Amino acid sequence: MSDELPTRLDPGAIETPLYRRALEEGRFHLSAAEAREREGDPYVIVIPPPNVTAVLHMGHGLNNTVQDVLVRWRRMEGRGAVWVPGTDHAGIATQNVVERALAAEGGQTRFDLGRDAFEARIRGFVEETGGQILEQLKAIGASCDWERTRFTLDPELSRAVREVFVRLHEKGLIYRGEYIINWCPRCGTALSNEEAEGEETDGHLHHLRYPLPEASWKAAAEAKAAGAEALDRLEDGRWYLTVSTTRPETMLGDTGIAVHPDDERYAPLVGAVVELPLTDRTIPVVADDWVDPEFGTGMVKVTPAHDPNDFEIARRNDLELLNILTPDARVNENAPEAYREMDRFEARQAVLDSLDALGLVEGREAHRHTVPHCYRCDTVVEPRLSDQWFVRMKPLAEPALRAARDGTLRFHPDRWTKVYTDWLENIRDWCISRQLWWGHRIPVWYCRAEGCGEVICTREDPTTCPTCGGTALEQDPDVLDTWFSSWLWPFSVFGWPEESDDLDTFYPGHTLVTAPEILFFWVARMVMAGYEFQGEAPFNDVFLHGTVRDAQGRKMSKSLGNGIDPIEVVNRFGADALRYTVLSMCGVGTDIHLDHEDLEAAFAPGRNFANKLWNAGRFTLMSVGEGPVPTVEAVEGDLELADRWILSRLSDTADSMTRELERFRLHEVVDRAHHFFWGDFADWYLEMAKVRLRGEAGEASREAARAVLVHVFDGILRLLHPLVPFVTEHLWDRIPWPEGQARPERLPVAPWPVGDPAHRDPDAERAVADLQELIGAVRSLRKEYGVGEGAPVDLVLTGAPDSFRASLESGLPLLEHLARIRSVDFGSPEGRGVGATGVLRNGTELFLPLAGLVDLDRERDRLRKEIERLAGQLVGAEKKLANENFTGRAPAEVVEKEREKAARFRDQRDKLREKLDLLEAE
RNA sequence: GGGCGCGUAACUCAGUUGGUCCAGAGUGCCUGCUUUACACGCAGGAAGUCGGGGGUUCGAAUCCCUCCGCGCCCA
Repeated sequence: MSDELPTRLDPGAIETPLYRRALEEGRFHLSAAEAREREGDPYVIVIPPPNVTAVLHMGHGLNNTVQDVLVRWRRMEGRGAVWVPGTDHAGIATQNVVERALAAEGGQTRFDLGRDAFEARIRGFVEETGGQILEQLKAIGASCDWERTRFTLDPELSRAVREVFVRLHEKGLIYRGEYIINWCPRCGTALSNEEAEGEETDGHLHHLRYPLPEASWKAAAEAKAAGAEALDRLEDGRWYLTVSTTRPETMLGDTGIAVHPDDERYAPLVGAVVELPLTDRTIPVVADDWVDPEFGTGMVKVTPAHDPNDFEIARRNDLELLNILTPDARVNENAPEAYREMDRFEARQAVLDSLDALGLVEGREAHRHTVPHCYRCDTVVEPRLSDQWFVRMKPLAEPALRAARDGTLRFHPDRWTKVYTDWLENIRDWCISRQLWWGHRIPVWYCRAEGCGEVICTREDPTTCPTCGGTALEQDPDVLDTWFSSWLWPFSVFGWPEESDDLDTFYPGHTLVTAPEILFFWVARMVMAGYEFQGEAPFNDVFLHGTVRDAQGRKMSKSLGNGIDPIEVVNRFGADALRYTVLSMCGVGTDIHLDHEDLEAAFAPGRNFANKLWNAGRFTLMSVGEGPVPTVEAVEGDLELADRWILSRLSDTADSMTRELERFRLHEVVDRAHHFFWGDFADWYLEMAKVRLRGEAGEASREAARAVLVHVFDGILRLLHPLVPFVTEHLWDRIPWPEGQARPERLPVAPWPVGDPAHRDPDAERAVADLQELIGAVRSLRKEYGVGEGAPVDLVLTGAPDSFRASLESGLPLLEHLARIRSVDFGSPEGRGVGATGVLRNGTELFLPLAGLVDLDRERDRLRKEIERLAGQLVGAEKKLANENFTGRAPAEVVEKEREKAARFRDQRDKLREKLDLLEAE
């Protein structure tokens, strides 16, 4: 049977057919009815829907591997596990891609095409490339319920969006108004606060002089006398005041100057007017609490249409709002002609030049500040006064906050809880309208009938105005923020607002797996929507994993060219290798570093592991052979030390892996699996079983080994299946099954192992540890003295505890196999000539007669070092024990352990010293 | 300006409520080995002042303070 398995795992040959078979058999799909039949709650994960335009990158690789591990594990636990896949229409990003394509083709813009044609064009593009990433997810083994694949622009999901908009509008939680919003001049749309990313930038703080008209001179003189340093006189005698700004071009839109009301320096000036240079306007000086008297001159220019704070000042003080920029950030007709049509950065320089020529530039200084950039195209965002739609967030945030505080919602790692609650506590209204053509159209119509002006927001498209009966209705041209559909994802995918079986069964879900970057964008908003529309949080656990970076710690990106294509990794090393590698690095809250220049090295851990598993499987299959295999219960009486030990270890591993999975400690899960499979099973159990499997230890021993081997390897495959689904399933299909035991249909639905208390065997674990120590000591001494690999040695053991002696006597062939020990003599080393010596932790003295190989000087030296080491440890332990504070205050068991340690060190040291004394007498 | 995270072996990282998983894993390195599962392997080994300093404690990589160096988030 094993003949068909080559010595090296060829992932390409096994992965695709296995995945196809699972799909054909519908292993990943579950109907609501089926899910309810399962014991316990269903287990639901909704995928963070990737962009339709996206292709798989390592971040997705990590994110979806994690989700798959969780969902496969829960599926094996017998829960009705459903993982809903799908994609997001990604308004700005997708529109950008298609606009760029249009431009490249023939220099056309979307306006040349017109709205309908442009939208059709995007649909075509999305149909072609959209969902490509979902296909790629199959390559890494994602066990999504593909029959439930959703797209945020699907009719059902669009209906959910519309229902939500109308409901919130009816509730007064959605409103329209003119506010300062973040405007991307390149994308030509408003952005939410979250979409404008601050970037630290080296800029300048320019100090500008605004002259005062003569009528204000008296006030200026008074202010100067009161200590106002920002006031002075120009060469021609005019008074001026100084204001500072990082964006000089905005002065064209200034409509006031503000000082703090309690700032006595400027009190005389409040109410005075100032000449705004380059324009023929005068602007007033007002007093406002917002101004920080300590910052700069304590006097600020107010540009209400281009700065959020200035906007508020203007509202409080009745200042004019003057917008001086076009949507693409050029100076508009509200500014003096000389600057019109100029780009904002050109205008910045032009304004500075003009002011300088007038002697109105006092100077500038280097200034590091945060400049907002568009998260999609990185263009500098312009704060802009604009009419937009907003969601009133405060009421929605309340239950979402409560959920985190009362533990309904748990973050892993926990520190994100605070980030989440801080954001919600300081929540600001959400600007949801976007001046795009790709997305959910705002369901609002304006009646254009003379004198009516009705605003209609309804579930069904209106044809006539309910107020005036007119038909001149015009729909709001804007679309909604993409996140306005994503925040409904946990229930819109199940058909909300329709009250369906699916919704009943699968909402709320359980775990959300994502990166911290979208904690605000998406996670927090989903929680809010969950409470608002379903009355419950959409999930309880939020697992936030790190970011995938390159070897230098840089984020992987297309522009840097430092990305890794997961498909290439799968093709070269297999999905299992990819999965294992990223999981093994998935420490709590740590980023993952992968060297894009050396994929071979980067994915070696996973490839090596999968291959090791493969070969352990080959060996197991080969050794067990074709004959019927008994159950472990059937060979109970013939179990040997090694069997009891590995069964005990399996039990322990199953429980600890489950524990770590529950805590989302994935690297620990991998670590336990690795330690057990490679360290215990492959390195020791298989080696210990070889002699028996060959039949050299008798038939009963062989049968016991076969039974245990099959049982344990089955357990290993189950435990490892969520991590490396392909190689495990391929092998599992081939392992023989114990007689009379029902075989699960398939590995993905085989029950998850639970530790068997009856298999726990501390005595066996201790005994094997002793054995391993003995073998290690012998191997080490052999190496030390250059005993050839194949050369047999004799071993003399003195003072072995009875139980240890018993296990050795029954395991002689084992010692022969593992350390080439030809014979064991439980006598005394006396008269055996020259040899190497050692003492085990359990006090057993070992002696290897190695006449001709052992150099006595070297042996003495070695013993001295060893004695020194033990003596050092002994001193440490004795010091502790001599300390009354320690013996008095430390827990009794800790003190007892210390006593045992000291006794052991003393015993080992004394025995070695004796040996050394003998040698020194030679 | 506020908040958070990280500095442990050459590299990437583990170290759960302070006391044998106080020093670990993988990779890399050194020495052997075609031991009929695996050289993507086996065996043996070298390698760390747990960022610096101070403190709490009988006892600190683990708790507190401080300094240094990185990174992130929010204003």
